[in-house]
Amino acid sequence: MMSLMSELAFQRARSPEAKQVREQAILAAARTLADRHGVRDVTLTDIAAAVGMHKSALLRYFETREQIFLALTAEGWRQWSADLCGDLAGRPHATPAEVARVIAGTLAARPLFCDLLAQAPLNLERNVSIESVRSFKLMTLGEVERIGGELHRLLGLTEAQAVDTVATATGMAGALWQMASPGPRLRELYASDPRLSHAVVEVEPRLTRVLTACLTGLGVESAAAG
Amino acid sequence: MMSLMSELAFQRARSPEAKQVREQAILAAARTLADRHGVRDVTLTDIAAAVGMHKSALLRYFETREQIFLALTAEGWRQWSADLCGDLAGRPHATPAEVARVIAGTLAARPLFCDLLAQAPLNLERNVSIESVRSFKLMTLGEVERIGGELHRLLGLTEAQAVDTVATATGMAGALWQMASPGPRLRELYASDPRLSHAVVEVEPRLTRVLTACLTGLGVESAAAG
DNA sequence: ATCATTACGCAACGCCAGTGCGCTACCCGC
DNA sequence: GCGGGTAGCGCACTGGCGTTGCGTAATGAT
Repeated sequence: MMSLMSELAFQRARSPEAKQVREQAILAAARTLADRHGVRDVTLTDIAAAVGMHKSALLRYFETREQIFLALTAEGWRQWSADLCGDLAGRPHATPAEVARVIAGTLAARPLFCDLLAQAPLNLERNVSIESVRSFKLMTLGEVERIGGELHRLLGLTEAQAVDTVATATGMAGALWQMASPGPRLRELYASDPRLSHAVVEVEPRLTRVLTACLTGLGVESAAAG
Repeated sequence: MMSLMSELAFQRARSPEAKQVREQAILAAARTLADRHGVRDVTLTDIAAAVGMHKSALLRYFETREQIFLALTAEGWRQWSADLCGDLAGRPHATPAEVARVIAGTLAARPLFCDLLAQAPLNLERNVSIESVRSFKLMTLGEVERIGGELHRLLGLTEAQAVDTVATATGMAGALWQMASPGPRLRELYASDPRLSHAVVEVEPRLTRVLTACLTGLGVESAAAG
């Protein structure tokens, strides 16, 4: 593969700006590879080859392999949250079903983020310094609050209900994506055995249905309580 | 650790019965260790030491490490399904909220199963022969249908709604359990930073709330359609 | 008691994430 | 320009993982 370094004006990053360029190059390489092969199957050596550096050099920018992907997860949260809140802000009188559709749509449009959502608590947070986990969790909570605010404004959900909804959305998105992207090997299996046709999962429609039912149900609760 | 072999009448399993004893011993050891340390952190060497065999000997009974845990997952599905259906059968006129409570309760009572549910599509199914995946998937679909039948009988859900509900229950159980069992390291972090108190997740109440909302919402849909 | 079978332990392999060290590209002062 | 100290980087290595091939000895049949 053509080294990305050839386009750069330096071979060694000494200034803070150059270091940031490197850091972004690493994240970009990891993003591309993970998008193509799945987070699980991308090794440090793969990323290093893609950036045109040795893997040991990557670990001067990120403490472990997992921290690279945790950084991508954080980025994904910020982008998804911004996108979702922007979309919801443009629909002042959205119904529960409409909100569910928007949440499911914005998540399903981000397969890598769904992959990362499934990986984060299971694989990523467990091999990263406590400080990294702390800042990641705080960022996450902030975005959840932000989305929760929109859900409160639009549907009148309580804070607890909004948190439950976001947890359901992200948890199910991760779980469904893992089931829905079984790789070519399992796709072939599903195609070969008609009994397994029911095992094929489409993320967006199922997520939409689940969230619609969930938000509708929460609306019923609120009505009964209020 | 005291070898389990010392209690056995043989050192090498030659008869089919003896082989089955070995296989069960391996599964029992893996179950105990995974219950204690989490599936992720149990290695082949750990299991081998617990059964009193060399790790290479385990692979004569299971094709890979992952297949051991996939077998435990299958076992977990059968037990959970039987338990859940038995419980639901004893409540002929259950409300959606009551059904949600039973589903969440039976899942939360099986932390290892929740762990395995999260691991299965992500880590287990990807390192096992296609044939093993096929039989695992078929078993799973059978249990889902069985549970779906109960949900149809009790709440009048359609087959698709029932499948969505089971997927939601198992998907969320896995996701929530991963967030809820962060190990001593993260527990300490949560305790140390008051801003992170919201990050603490309790599986059963949250799963109950989500499923209640979901089932209530589905009921509303059915009423609107019927 | 002996033999054929085969379950097992041992040692090795390839791959992974992560580390210690020496080299040299780089920036700065002259 | 030019030399020197700083520090970013590649190289080579470690340890641990899952997995494999082989020699050996436990075992059931004769």
